[in-house]
Amino acid sequence: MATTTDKAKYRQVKRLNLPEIEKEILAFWTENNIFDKSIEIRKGNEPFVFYEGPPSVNGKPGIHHVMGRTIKDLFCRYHSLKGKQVHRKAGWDTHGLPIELSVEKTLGITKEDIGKTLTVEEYNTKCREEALKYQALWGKITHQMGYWVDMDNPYVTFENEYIETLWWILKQFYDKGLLYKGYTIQPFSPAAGTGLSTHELNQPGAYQDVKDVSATAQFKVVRNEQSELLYEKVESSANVYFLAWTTTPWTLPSNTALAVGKNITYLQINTFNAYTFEPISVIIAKDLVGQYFNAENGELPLDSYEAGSKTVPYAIVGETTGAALEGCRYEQLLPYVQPDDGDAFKVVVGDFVTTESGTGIVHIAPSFGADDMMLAKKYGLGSLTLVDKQGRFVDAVTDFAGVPVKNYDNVPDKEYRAVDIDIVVKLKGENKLFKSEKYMHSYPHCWRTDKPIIYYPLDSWFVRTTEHKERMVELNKTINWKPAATGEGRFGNWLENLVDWNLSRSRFWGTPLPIWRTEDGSEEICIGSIDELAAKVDEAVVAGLMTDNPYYELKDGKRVRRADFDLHRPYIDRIVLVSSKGEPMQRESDLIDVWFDSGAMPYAQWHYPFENKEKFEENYPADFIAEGVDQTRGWFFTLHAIATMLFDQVSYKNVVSNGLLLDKNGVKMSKRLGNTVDPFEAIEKYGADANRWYMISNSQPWDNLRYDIDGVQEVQRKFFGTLFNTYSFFSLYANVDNFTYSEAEIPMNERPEIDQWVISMLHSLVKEVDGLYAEYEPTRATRLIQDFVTDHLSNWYVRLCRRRFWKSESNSDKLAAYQTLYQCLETVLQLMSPVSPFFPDFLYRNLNAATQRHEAESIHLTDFPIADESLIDKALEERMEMAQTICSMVLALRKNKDVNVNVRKPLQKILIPVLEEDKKLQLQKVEDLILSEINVKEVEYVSDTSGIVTKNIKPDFKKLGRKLGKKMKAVNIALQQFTQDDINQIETKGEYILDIEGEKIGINLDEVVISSDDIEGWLVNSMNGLTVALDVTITEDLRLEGFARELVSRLQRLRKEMDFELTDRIIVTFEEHPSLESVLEKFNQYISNEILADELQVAEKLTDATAIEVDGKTLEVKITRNIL
RNA sequence: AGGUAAGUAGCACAGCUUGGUUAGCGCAUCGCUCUGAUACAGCGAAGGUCAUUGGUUCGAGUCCAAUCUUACCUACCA
Repeated sequence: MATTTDKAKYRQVKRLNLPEIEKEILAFWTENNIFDKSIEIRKGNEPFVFYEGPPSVNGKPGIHHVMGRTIKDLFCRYHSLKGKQVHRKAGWDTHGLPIELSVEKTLGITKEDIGKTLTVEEYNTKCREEALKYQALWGKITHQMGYWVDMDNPYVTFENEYIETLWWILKQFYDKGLLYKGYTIQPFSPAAGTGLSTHELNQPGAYQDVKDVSATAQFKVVRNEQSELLYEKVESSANVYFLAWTTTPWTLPSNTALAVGKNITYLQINTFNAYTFEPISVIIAKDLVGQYFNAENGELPLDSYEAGSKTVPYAIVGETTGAALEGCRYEQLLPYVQPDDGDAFKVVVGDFVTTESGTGIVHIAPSFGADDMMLAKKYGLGSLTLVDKQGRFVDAVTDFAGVPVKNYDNVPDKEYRAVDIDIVVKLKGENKLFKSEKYMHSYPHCWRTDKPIIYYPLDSWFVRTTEHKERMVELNKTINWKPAATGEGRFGNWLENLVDWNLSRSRFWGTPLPIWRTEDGSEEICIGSIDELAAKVDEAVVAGLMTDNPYYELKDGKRVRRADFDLHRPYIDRIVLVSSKGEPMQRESDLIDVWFDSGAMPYAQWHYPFENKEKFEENYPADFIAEGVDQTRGWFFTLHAIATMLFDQVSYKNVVSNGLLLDKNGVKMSKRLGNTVDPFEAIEKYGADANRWYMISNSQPWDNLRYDIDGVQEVQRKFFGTLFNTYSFFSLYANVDNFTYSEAEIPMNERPEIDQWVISMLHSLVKEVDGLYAEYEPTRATRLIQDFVTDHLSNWYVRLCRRRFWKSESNSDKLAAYQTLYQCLETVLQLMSPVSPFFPDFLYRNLNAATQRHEAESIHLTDFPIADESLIDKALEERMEMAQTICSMVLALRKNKDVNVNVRKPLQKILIPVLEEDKKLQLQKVEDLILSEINVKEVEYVSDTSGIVTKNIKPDFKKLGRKLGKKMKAVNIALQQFTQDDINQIETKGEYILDIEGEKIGINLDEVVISSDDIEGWLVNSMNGLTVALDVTITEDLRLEGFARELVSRLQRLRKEMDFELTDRIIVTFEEHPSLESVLEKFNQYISNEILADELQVAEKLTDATAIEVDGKTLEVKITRNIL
């Protein structure tokens, strides 16, 4: 692709092909170990610690991974340029359910088959393969996208060393009493005898519509001080009851509490029980009264009731809130057994209580509902588990002992009588049932047995995170979250409501829980290292519980530790240890949550504390981590929790939580919808650089990004294309002029104004970009860089300075132009290199090859530019902005349909009204630039006294509004009616007294904004507080000059068409034409200079001539190369 | 259901912290122009009830409240 001529110092490339360039740069990086060098050269410097959140590589990488990794990469590269040493250790997450599921899918088996049709060993082997299935593909995308991370020495979560660190941490927790065995309420299938995962519940068909008997039970309020108010409203014979509704009456014997909504309004209603006809008084949510009572019956007097009548009168006698009911006691509904693990039979407040259905009072059975359990923990409520694992009532429930709570005995549907019905009948008889009816609802079923599941308390191991909750909240406040809202809100709020971390997972492929127990649970041991385990096994061998120790082997007659053991199941389950009493201890069969694996990576990646103690200490805590916002409660939490509990400190100081990548319509990408984007294709098409730049510049990392490949193309065309053109322009002329930056630096104050301006802009840019990267605000940084490159550098500086480069004589002005442009290019490349690392390195290397200004062979080995404040001149930047505005306006005026004079035609004059002397001085400094850009001969500044300017006055709302308040409107109207005289008056006197409805109000000059909107008889334009008028009269002189310029333009085009070299001298011969005479006479020198002609001849008649059209006239012309 | 964020032109975004009267930029569309830097640029046109409703205020895209929609996380319902 490269077309390099022998003489050229700067490499020139005809067309921009980013993917090609990236391949070349990748090869260069690999051959020269640039990544390694970028770390080596910072040796001994302050480290910048980065943790790589391990991706699971059992799936193919997607385009969103490119997004996440670009964010990680760019800050690491930035800090590396800033002189820090930035190690980046890759890691792979290799445990967990997704891997097990894909193995099951590949082998066509289910969890049930493990250990039956397939040995656990085979299964284990399969998982090990599956876990790293796409590792190579991940390596490839990492490489191609330019993500620098050390993949030669990654941490892998299934390795023994990694697991050993996890065990060490668990043991620390165990010793601190942070690990305990409890239970959680989980979906459980009594028919299959197993717990189900959420994933299994989400299987299609799991939820089925079934008809169950629902009951609204009466819970009798205990009469005491708190409830006295309720009892005052009823007759002595009646009792007060809470009404609670349930679709699972079988849980009623296990009831231990009732929950109300704090802000829900409840009514007390006197009425009669429809089954026993006894007078009762019930409590129910106001919004639900209509569900239970017919409004008409509320009109009836209570004493009109006849026992057995369908018409039950009622009367509302009181109103209260849930908050007031909290703490009320009630009598146990079905007193078979009393709980012994806490308080019971009282009213508590639950946030989940609504008035959508039921009674607004929820029956709580902690053993059979997750919400119930949480509430029980919160209030220290006792619990009752009166159903066994077969789904049958225990013997203590005398009436129903042994009866299954659902149809687990395979009774034909028609004959099946649910125990719920019997419970309802019993309640009816005891005046404890208010209402019962059949209820259709969606209920989860076991996908294997098709039987209803129940929620049931199952053994689990927990980490007592709640004990360190306050500290976690506190430490979290020291972490810099991007965006802040995620840290304070999403994460912070969640920490506030933290519950203990359920570590247990009943699966096969994961880190085994290193706890062994005797059968009766009287003794248990937590193992913290492989050494410890091996030693314990020796004891077990001695005790005769194990035949040999699998962690040792005999080598050359010596007993040595084996290297090839595996800490996973099933091998670990074969280890039996011995208790102090000589009893066998079996391992608790659970695995631990995979999030514990990744949350422990700061320690486990170094096999701490068994190895690398120093390395760990140098690399802890992290300065920076980044992952998707969906990891907030995943990795971000586990890192934080483990660090707080282990070392009482944070494990990361800055965290960027990035948003998701959606397709261009804002829909989440999924294989099912077929709207995924293949990252390899995207990179192949437009390059990693364009993709990376697009992702970072298009939206803030934490906002969701709608990925649109057309947007990538736009970035490539607009930003990279412009930068490429700028470089091409520079290299083209620098090669011609042999500019290699070998001359002495021209002092800034000796360079032209425009050079000083662009350098000032450059240093302002460096300052801002540096700050933004440091604050983890990459999007704003990239937008600034892009604006600088396209608007300021290319479309202003280079465009205005073109002639300085291509004029033939060499002088300090030309040199200044080269040096200035070179500095801009070089600096901008450095600024953008963290985000898009390839193309800047390519250009940097091309530039540096010619100038050898830097020793660094890659831009990634250079130091980040430092902003030189002394070169920043805000006044200069401002006046250049004014110049740009004026040019814009004049170009628009030239375009005016009444005039339509193109820029090549010179015009005589522009008029700029300026009221302040200061502004005039500013404008005068950029006058030449303006005039040459818009091709106008002179500028005249007019002050207010000229009398040709029409002025406009407007209040400065910010100032006057504060001062006047309500009178603002009237003053505004008055100002609108100001005459030119009034405006002149306020301008000369500095103030004006208004008369608003008889009130005198003084207005100062600085409280109004006066603008010049019109100039009589001129073409006028206004923008940004500037006004410009254009004189469009074309004199003969102007016409001639315009003609000359048109002529030059046509001849230049001709040169190009004839493929002349830039430096070729030519001879031009015209055929005689009346319009040529005066032009050639007057502008001979000018034309010759412009087109590098040694001679302009006129001949009577030309053959082989080319016809060109200039200002509507056809001229015959011939160009020949002048070979001297 | 709860938590968190977002909603501004056909599309993608800025402006909101600190309220100020003509709401910007880019792309796309249409018209014109320039170019010895031909994957570039310039000028113009068209395109907006700033999600909706209400409030505070002399003045609201910006502050407050409610509602609707979207996304993520958590939970799963008597």
